[in-house]
Amino acid sequence: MIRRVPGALVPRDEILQAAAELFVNRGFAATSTRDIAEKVGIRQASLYYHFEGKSGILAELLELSVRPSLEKVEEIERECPIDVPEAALYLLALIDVDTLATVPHNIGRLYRMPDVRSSEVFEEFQPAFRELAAAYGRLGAGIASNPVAATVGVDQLGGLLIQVVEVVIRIRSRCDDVTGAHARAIAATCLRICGASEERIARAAVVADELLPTYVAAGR
Amino acid sequence: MIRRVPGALVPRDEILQAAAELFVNRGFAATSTRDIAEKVGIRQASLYYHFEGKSGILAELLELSVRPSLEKVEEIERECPIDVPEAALYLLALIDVDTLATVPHNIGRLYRMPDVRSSEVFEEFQPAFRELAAAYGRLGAGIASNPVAATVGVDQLGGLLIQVVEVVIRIRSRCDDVTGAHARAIAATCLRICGASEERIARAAVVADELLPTYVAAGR
DNA sequence: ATTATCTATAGATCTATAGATAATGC
DNA sequence: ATTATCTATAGATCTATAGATAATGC
Repeated sequence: MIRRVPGALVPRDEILQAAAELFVNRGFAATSTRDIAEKVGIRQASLYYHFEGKSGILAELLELSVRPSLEKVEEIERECPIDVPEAALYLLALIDVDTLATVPHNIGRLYRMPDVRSSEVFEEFQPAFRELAAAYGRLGAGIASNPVAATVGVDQLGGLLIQVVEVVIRIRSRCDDVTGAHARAIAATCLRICGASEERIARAAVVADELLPTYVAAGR
Repeated sequence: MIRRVPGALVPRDEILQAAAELFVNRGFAATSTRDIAEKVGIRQASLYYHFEGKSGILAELLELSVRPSLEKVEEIERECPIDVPEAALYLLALIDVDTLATVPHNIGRLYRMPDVRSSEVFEEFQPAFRELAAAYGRLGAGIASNPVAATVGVDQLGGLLIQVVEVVIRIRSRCDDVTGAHARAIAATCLRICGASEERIARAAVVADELLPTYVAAGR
């Protein structure tokens, strides 16, 4: 077995990195397995030792962009102090922003791409995406003010909140670094959309900021 | 020559429509010339009688999504009353929103797609896009308040304003109809970004609304 | 003669599999 | 024996061109 330079990636991860960059910058359908292999510095056929093919690589990348957030949702809903329900949504937003901000090559962009959306692989992930959206809807509905609850349904609210969180994808696309300030602004926006008062938002921010390290540290 | 049903499209336009839908919904690279031909109901090779190939079709679609706005910019800059400079930007935004809202199958989405952006055809259109962005920058800078002018450059302002106008693409993607209210909200947002007072915005809206029919009627 | 289609196909990919090779670890 | 690569290639597209065909307009 070849001894690896400490910072270097295992081949499997090198392939994921290369594919992520090509898929995001040139498109999934426009990227051939040969392109990926060339970037990694191996032969096209060698990819098939590590993955089931192009779709297999895409599947892994999609997984990478939702699994972390999804895993933590349950945890958050269980552990968040019941007297500050806003904190749960705020926290979920922070964590999700962190996931999308640190995931390699902004792969959150993948699920806006039509060639990805119409692939078979994507369908496998629909349930995961829906579950995440549902969690946002649930948490949002739990704190929604009367006027908000009266005008927007749980599903719609979930979709809206996820959209806001995904603004981080656009921020990254513009080559900006995603800062803690960005993350908090997005989280606060989520609460405002639910009709939370500025007072409650401030309280949620304090509670969530305290809890955040537990989740984010575990995730890196 | 076959007599055409009055509402029917000439074959060339049928191809454009079919390609637009496929490119936008499945992606450019993921759509084959055979897919397009099948949708139209002709043989794959017959496309080449009307177009220079897949890239030729893409070129035409890109053209369709910028030419109308671009043609009118000059006109606007020339004819807009000099005592209400805000009206020019407001009007350009209204017209551009209208173009993007009425163009077939939301083809404005094309230039967010990485496979399109990295195609050779796209490079041909970069100058046109830049020119439009420059016009936004020019008009915006012309009315920018001091704090705005001090913090954001002409180019950046142009980019920002175009981004806001392109929100209409997302609105259409969500299957919403684009209303006049949408258009005016977007145009007003553009002026606010430049630091215009609400009073001036209201004035610009009146002037621009009056001028609009001249431009839009000509374009349909 | 012109216009608009068609069939047939060359040539270039592109994905995925089969089987060889070489290095490591036991 | 296992792991990770390689070469070679089958089979499936996919784009684009050549040349045939048929209908219309003069």
